[in-house]
Amino acid sequence: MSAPDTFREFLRSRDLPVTEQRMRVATLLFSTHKHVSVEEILERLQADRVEIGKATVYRTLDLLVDSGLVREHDFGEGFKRYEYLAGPADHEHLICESCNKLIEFTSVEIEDLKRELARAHNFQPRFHRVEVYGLCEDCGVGAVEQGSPADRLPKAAFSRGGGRRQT
Amino acid sequence: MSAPDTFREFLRSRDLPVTEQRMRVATLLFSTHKHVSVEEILERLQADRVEIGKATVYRTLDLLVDSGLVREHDFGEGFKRYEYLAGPADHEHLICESCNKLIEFTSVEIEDLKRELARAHNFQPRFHRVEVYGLCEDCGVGAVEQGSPADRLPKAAFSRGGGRRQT
DNA sequence: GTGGCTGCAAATTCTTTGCACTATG
DNA sequence: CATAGTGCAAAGAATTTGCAGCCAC
Repeated sequence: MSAPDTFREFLRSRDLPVTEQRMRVATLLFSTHKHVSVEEILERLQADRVEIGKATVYRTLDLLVDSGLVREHDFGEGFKRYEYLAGPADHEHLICESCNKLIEFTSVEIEDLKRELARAHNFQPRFHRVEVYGLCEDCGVGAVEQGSPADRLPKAAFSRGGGRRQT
Repeated sequence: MSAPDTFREFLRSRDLPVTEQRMRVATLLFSTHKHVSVEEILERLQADRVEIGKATVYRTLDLLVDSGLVREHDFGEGFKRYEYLAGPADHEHLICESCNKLIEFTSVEIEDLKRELARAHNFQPRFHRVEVYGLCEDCGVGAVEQGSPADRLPKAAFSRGGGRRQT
């Protein structure tokens, strides 16, 4: 079943109306695997001449997260980002604390772990979030040897988290 | 080395003064493995007659997170919680979407995974966060058979995230 | 037709910032 | 003693809420 259909079915299962705005936010997310912010969703939809308000975007995102089709993330920017999850065994994130680059990876271990948890704690997993923070290959200590050191950050053992709130 | 000492060393490595307030916030966190909010930190310190302002708590928490001794969490309450991390291979969280219970677990798989990532992506992990959302044994579908069903939530296939903001 | 949704703007809440004063090294 | 930290209160920002009109069912 396609993602929009799954969302429609979710809404029906809750006796909630399938509205134009809800489907617009949903299909926008389903059409990309990027991590989009509320502001970006609003801009893109309004660029497409869709009449929609910020409150509706927030309200729809709550529903999408509840449906399990979308995952919420806080990458420390001061606002949340949302991303479409194609399946339960989707990707995870590596976040570089120096340049804020995002690397995605998949891991079978995580699914094994969830099975194991279900058994050991009698827990029914619905979705998860795995985030690893550290230094990417361009910013790590090994990087200096193969590039010009000057264009990089100090890469101290304790590097400042970078990019926290744009003010 | 004790946690307070590690924090002192961290401050010195950055040429930052070791102040009374900073050490108070730090030792409060080090003395418990609970997930505390800024408000709670403030209340507990002020109950102990410590003169400290909210801004200083926020500023100190940033330092503690940077030092790697403390981890920040967003459990969807509308504010952040902070927790002391005794070692790099610390615990992870299961979060029940129905009753908001928090279950902690440890996993060797996670450490294996981090090693594997370091190799595959040339990434230097510093800390991580693993959160699994779902239904705990008291709220899951199997629970009905062994307890009085009336005191529990509807446990629909799609349960509402519960406890999002207290307003 | 009706109950729930929508958009707008105001309200709320967490977090950050500016500044005069104080304390650390 | 100089530099950086602190507390307070005000500012800043993301998210939520109230309500009149509108739309899915």
